[in-house]
Amino acid sequence: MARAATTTDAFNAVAEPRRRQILDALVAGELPVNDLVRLLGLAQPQVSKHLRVLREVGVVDVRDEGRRRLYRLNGQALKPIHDWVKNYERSWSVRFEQLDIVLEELKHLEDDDGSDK
Amino acid sequence: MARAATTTDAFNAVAEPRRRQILDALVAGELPVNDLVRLLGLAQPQVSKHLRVLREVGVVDVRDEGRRRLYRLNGQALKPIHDWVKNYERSWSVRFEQLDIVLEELKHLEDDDGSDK
DNA sequence: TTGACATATTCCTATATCGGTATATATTGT
DNA sequence: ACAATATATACCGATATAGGAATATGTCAA
Repeated sequence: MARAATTTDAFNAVAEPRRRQILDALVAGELPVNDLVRLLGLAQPQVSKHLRVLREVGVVDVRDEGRRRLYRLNGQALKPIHDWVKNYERSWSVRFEQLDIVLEELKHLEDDDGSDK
Repeated sequence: MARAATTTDAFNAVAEPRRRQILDALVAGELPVNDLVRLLGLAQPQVSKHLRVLREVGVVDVRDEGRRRLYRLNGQALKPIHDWVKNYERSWSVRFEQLDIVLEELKHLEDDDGSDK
């Protein structure tokens, strides 16, 4: 078996830095392909291919407007990533560190108070 | 050029679901390889190989203890993922939706109040 | 030393990728 | 109908993968 297809997941789709760049560019609003080509400095076919991957995992939507195709962000598709990585926030967030301290204190209080009378 | 190596990034390393499972298992605390083998139901060599990838991107650390090797989570290495995906939270979070509403209201107030004079 | 146990590495194969280039499709204006 | 513009697709090549199986390395205990 080879590596999972990039179109399997938002996780896989977003592992490619160019595709993250595309999403970052679309945060401001919808854009036609050519604008993305200029913004990223890539060849047009590569941009179209990246957009296809992003479309297949549902992280962007398209809308036809004449001969242009306007791509729009659909951030919802990134929620699974956020939900997963959120559980590790404890490792770096000051907020969570302090929560841990409080929990530790509560634990000590429990220990001191012999629960069995 | 082929796809970027899995060891390029935390993004790439974590695109593989088994590796996310491994990290999830390590949240509770450090574990030897064999425990992970049992927890994931994978063959031992595959687990060792996944662990190597995770080690190379710095998301786990190892410690030798006799003939066993204890793997420990290093969630800090996941912060870049969190930081990136955080910017899209607006798309699904109620908190941000309400923030948007407030900002919208402020904008209307500005418009009504002829700023000139 | 020998054997059991724990883990890492090597070799194999099939597959999906990314970039580049060329070409196809569709729309607009003249 | 034709040229120009915008976008998508097809084809090619090199490469890194994931799983499987076999094997190597390292440690403990008797």
